[in-house]
Amino acid sequence: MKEPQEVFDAYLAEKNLKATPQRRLILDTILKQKDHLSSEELYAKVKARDSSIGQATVYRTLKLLVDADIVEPLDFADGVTRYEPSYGEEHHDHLICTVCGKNIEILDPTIEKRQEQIAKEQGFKLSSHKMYLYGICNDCRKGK
Amino acid sequence: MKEPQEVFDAYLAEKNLKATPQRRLILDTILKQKDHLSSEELYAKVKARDSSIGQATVYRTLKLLVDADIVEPLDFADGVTRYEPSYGEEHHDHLICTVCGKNIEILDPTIEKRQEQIAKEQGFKLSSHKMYLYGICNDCRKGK
DNA sequence: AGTGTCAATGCAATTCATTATCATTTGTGG
DNA sequence: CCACAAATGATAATGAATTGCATTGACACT
Ligand SMILES: [Mn+2]
Ligand SMILES: [Mn+2]
Ligand SMILES: [Zn+2]
Ligand SMILES: [Zn+2]
Repeated sequence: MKEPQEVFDAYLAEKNLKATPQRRLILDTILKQKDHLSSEELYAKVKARDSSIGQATVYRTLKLLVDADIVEPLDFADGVTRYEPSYGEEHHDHLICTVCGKNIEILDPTIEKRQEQIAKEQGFKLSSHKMYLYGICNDCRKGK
Repeated sequence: MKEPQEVFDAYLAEKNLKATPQRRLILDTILKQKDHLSSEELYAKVKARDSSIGQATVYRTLKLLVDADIVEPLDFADGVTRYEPSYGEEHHDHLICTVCGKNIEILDPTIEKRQEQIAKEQGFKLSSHKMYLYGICNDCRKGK
């Protein structure tokens, strides 16, 4: 499998866009990240490595990375869009604790199959889906 | 089953809030609606019936109605929150055409059951979920 | 090295949905 | 009817995300 950076380069080349140090740095930064970062949080990490980079470039690059299928936007219902690397990763959905924010990655083949089936039954060509399960985790439930 | 207006009145009374003509009118307007309206769209309909009502009151009332479990917020990924009456309605999710915006209500017992199960396996008390299937409808696919 | 061409950048300003502020009005229990 | 907390409408403010713009950079051809 190709490295994400290679995939990004190929994507940029194909779109007649340029591979810049900013774009490389932003991708590298998000790849090194375990958590699901917001644009703002990512910007802080990026800035720590190169303080000359602007917030807008982070937004612009994230959009490119999403379009290139290298990262995926997430909606944890906390008011900001979060992102996670998706290239080479298996698709998954999320189970989120609405108290502490903890989130668990889930993947259920039964559900995934039914989603495809439902779309087909309705004459739709399914292109994507979002599924978020919200609840309260064990720790938060029994207190603190 | 109680009427939604009764339920709203009871909710307001219980919270020491007031039943005002604006609130009643806003609820009545959204109940008469087939579509999934945004706050802005609802505001237009409300204003047609009473032009003195302000936009902020619509936002405030929608929040109350959501909290009272009478309407439900939706995310069709078009930049605005949409709402639909949910009191007395069976829960359902949505399949949305990303081209024309058409949406179909879906309910799959298998999926719903698995969601509960997954949460339980992870020690979560499930409180809600969001599931949106995005695709392109038959008309938009062959149409044009 | 010089030049032409565009895309990319950082910054600041802007957009747009949603919230907050506040002076005034209104619903409701007593 | 009264008192008074809550609600309202107008308006300003917020905050994430986008955009305009002057400048910079990368690359190609000379
Ligand atoms: Mn994840
Ligand atoms: Mn619906
Ligand atoms: Zn928790
Ligand atoms: Zn369509």
